[in-house]
Amino acid sequence: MSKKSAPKRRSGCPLNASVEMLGDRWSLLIIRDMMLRGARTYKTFLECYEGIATNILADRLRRLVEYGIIRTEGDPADGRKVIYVLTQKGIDLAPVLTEMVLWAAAHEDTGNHELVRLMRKGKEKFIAEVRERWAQGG
Amino acid sequence: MSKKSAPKRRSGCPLNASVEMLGDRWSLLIIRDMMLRGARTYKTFLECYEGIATNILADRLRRLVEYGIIRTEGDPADGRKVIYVLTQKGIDLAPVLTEMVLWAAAHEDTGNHELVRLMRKGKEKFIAEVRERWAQGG
DNA sequence: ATCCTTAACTTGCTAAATGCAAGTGATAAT
DNA sequence: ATTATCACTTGCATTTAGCAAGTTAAGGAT
Repeated sequence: MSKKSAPKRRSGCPLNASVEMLGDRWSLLIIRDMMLRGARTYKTFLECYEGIATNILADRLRRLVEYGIIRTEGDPADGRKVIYVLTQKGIDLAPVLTEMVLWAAAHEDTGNHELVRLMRKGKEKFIAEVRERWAQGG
Repeated sequence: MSKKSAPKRRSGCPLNASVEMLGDRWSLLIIRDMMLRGARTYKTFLECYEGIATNILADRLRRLVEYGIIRTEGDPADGRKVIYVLTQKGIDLAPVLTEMVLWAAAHEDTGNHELVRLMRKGKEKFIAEVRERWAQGG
């Protein structure tokens, strides 16, 4: 699935790269789950956001790794587990995520008022927090 | 196509609303073409971003209208033309777009250096410009 | 040591979305 | 009156997504 489907989209045009990497129903939600809920394992992703099919999840994780947005680690305490962590590139998506959340909140009543308040209060601070939390895979 | 396919995605969770409206390969590109290139007609969209199929374009425009991100007007000078304009909600996507462009530029070498420089220099200014340009459909 | 469970995926199949080429209908231009 | 333009549809092939069940490797319990 999605092995190397030649990206027909020409790059060099603003936003094309972003959309190619993130323009689907799940990729951004996976990143959200990592950033906002600290999800790090396959199982957690499946539970965290009910609705994603297991094969699609596997595919999206693979793609995100290929794009350098996340990477995998082994769990020294449990050989079965694969731990997914955000790379710097992934962490740098925090501003994008923030703006999307704020945009939706401004126009949709999306419920999660606390987070929105936090983000509105200080985007920079919120983003700094994400960065800290994920610094060197911590 | 995409008549009212019951959105299985539960809302109330951050980002779900955004992804539901914009989480596909084309919607954001359409908005980009409006914001950055002033695209306003069906034909322009088709040319502006070669690659989108005509039926998909029609579907995406319909969806964006449904979501209140764009709206249509008739052209008083030419009865054949339908003019698409950004609503306030659509204009408010400028910060999201900006962050996505900057993110990609920081990690991918996306080519469009002028725009990126402009955006980096002053996000606020850039966003204000978009707002102005689209104020009351102008 | 054996059995059971958990984690992380695959595989096979169906359903839905996408993409392409061609066609339609209503204006507008010549 | 004819032809061209614009904004779409329609039909069909291909691709992607979604679901259920299965696989493999590692841990844990008896």
